[in-house]
Amino acid sequence: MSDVPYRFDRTDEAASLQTRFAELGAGEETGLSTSVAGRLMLSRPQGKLTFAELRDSSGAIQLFAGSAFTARYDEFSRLSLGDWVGATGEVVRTRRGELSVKLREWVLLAKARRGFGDKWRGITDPDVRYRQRYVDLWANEPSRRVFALRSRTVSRIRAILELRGFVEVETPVLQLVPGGADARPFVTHHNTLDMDLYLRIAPELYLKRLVVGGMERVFEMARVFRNEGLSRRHNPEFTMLELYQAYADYNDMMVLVEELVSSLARELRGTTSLTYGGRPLDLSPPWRRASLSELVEEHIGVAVDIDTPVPQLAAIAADHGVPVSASWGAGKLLLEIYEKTTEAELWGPVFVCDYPKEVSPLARDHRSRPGLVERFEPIVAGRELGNAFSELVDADEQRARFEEQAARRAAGDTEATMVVDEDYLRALEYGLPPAAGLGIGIDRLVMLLGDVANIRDVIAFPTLRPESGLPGDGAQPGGAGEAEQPDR
RNA sequence: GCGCCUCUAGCUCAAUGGCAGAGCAACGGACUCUUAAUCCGCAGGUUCUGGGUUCGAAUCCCAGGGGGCGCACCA
Repeated sequence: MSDVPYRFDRTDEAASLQTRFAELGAGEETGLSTSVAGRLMLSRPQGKLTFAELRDSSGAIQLFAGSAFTARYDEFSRLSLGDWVGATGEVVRTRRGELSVKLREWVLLAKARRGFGDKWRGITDPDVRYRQRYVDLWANEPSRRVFALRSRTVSRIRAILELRGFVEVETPVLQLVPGGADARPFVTHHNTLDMDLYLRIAPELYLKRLVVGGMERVFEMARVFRNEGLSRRHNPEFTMLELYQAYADYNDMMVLVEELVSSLARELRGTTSLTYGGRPLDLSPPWRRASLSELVEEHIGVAVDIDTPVPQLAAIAADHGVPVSASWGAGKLLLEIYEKTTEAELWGPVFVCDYPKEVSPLARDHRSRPGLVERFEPIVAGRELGNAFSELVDADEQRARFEEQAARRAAGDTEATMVVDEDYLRALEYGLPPAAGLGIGIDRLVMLLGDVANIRDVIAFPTLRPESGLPGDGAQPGGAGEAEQPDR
């Protein structure tokens, strides 16, 4: 049975003491008693005096112990780095000027039985940092900062959206028909119903069902799952903000993105003039708006458009080393040319507008440009931060788009992953008002705000290969085991 | 999935074909104002794993595993 207490009465956090007694002079005592708690980060026993740094989630404060005034002094001076301690004593500032708790009573709250890293250099091995985030968090201040930033980012987004009348909702993670994005889903199985279900790749189609139901402004912070490769910018599960606003179009979404992102920068970083990876980034609105074909033309010096004949587009693709498939129409060719030649060159912020209809099965036709849809992607710090469009509201048109995707899939186009969602079509038949929708990758947004290069640094427990030699390594989960899967 | 790089003490790193080392942490000791305290002492190894070459391998070669970066897929 453990001999550590069940609770501890803390009266103050380290940071609030630091603030409150900032003016206390060196060598002065306050006569005020305080109780603090946290983890011992450094300990400097020096004979009959010991100076230790206690860190809690707010900051750090020194514990000043002495054999003359501290209970169980010898034991205290032998504590290990990493031990959790509850400490009570008088708030003083030492002769050398460090605000301290002059330790009277203390209690061990948890023993750190495993060794700590180098107290100066910390833990830098990325493998340890990601697998044992608890180690990373106590050892590395930047890591603590990033997760605090993530929390504040999500919190501010909620506040901003709620202020604008958006309602937060939750929609199914387990879906019968995975939809709303071009991505391969994870498959799982429901035992009682004896059927496969998919982990959602996007909440989009359910959120729009809610708009059909009369919820005019909805949003969800949705964990989504995509069965794709891992990289510095991709984790198989990630968090997406999706929102839908009735009576709005994609122009309204551009304004919303500008305001949302720039105010987050202002509130969380104090300025809209950031740097990312050492390169300046000015987020103050308005952001440039340019059509996709216009941007491609800027970068390759050749005029292209959705009306450009397919053979000509294929030739341009070939000129730039863009591999193409014979089944592609002008829209897919145009998108591929953009992605391979132009996208990586953009730094932004810029709204890349008016995508080909062929590659946008859920977006509404452009009001004046046949073959295009009213869709944009905000490019910020050289990467796609999100995706938005005026929503396709017509049920018959949506059915045709779904069927075209399904046909391409049947024809062997592995990139067309969308299937016909009959229930969604039925919902549209009840009437979806004009609406615009927006998706923003929260992980990437936090990377942007925190000047972080790797998505694993903004996800507390990123997906990793199994570690060898630990429970779970090679073990099979219980149940029916590997059932036969029909080809998909 | 493919390519390149990488893996040495608890942590951070040396040792480039010839006795596996240092700093920090741990452990023992000294020290009544420290700030990565200082000083003395002591201990610490499947050099990721398995093969191979060699008189001799942390080092060279092959295979496997983890990680990083890039590509592909994608947001």
